[in-house]
Amino acid sequence: MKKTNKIALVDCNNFYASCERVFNPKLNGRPIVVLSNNDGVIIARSDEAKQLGIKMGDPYFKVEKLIKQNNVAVFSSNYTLYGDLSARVMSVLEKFSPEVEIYSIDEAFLNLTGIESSNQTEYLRNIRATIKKWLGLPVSIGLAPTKTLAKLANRIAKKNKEFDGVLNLFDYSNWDKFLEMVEVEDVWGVGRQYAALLHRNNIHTALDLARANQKWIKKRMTVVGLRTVLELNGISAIDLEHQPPAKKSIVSSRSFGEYLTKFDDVMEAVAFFVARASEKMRAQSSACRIMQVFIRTNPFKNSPQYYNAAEVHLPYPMNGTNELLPYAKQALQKIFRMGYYYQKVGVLLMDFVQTNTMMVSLFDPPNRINQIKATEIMDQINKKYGREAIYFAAAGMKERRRWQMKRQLLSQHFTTNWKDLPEVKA
DNA sequence: TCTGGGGTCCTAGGACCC
DNA sequence: TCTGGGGTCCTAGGACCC
Repeated sequence: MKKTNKIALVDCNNFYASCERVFNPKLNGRPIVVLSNNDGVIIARSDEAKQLGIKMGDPYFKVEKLIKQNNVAVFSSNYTLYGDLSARVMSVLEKFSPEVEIYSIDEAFLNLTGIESSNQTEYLRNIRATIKKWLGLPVSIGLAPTKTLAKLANRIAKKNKEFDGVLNLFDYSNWDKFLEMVEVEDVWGVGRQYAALLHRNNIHTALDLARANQKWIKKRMTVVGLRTVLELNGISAIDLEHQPPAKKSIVSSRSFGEYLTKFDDVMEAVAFFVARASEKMRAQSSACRIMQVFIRTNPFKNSPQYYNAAEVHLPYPMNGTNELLPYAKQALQKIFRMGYYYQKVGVLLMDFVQTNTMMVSLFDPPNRINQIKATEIMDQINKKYGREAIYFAAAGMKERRRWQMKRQLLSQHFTTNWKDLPEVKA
């Protein structure tokens, strides 16, 4: 007989806000918010900040008054810090299960099917206590036979104090009351559009969705929606991904700290994004056959609007920053128009091949091997000494990038600090 | 003044082939 | 001029996730 799967979802509560608090105990009890890049909108809130009515996605300037009145601690997002703490959380989780799917920076699915434990719920509480003790981060945990139900259980555990952060569905014989507690738009896999469709058709809770007509669901929400319904009924339709598959596309893009109007300034940013995206691509041993460059004005601004993208089909798969740069410039030349206030550009790399299967082409430039070696060395140095210990001059001098985003409220880099290192330019 | 960044999957429809 | 089945590949668009 096939064993019932036992899938846990572990989720860090208010992750970015909690990270800021870990190294600054004075913030205990004080409301905290974390801002998006460019200090634009709120992307994370502590419980206290939520209680003040500050919403996810609120523009900072709109809630600034409320923030000042209530002595809210405000931080620019510090992804170096969050990434580092995330890695530590994940390595703790790996002690509790041989099969961990890192689902996002603050969430992981654990396969606990084979774990021997007389009291499964105690096991979950132990996971929670360990992360709290070792890292100072609060987490919630849901355990269920499918990923979608584990998400749902996790949500209930987080929202309802009486569960103390842990809900094991297997402790209950009838789950209807739990499914009824969750609005359909809060089910994993149901977004804004589908939620509206479902409400129009009298499907309001997770329980309604679980009992919905499956033919109708498939017709209106494709097989993806059908999988959600199956999973709500305890039938596994979304597998745990043990080995994260290599990315099929990699994008690097950012809004500027100030609007740009000149080609050279924009090109500097493009060069930076080519460097960032290709570095990620090399880290997964890929090379791309297609590169896209896109550019746009600020759609919220009442000024002439422009959006365009250019795709370059490369003559052979590439992954070196230096070999991609000329093509990026060509692409930008195709779409750049004078007379606009540009707010954002980006670089998208796609159509990958694995570098170990890359063919050496007769048409490769003769010095290509040397270039590849130089790139490898650069990546190694940057990995060791921190991002941009070495970088291409085309991306502009670090200290005077006009496009660099604003991060005026950045916390210190508690876990990594490279600022005393000498700078080398490539 | 001020509105994030980085991804995936699925489907429909068109081009093209036999 | 109208009319077929069946297959593949590609792209754009729409939905979703954190």
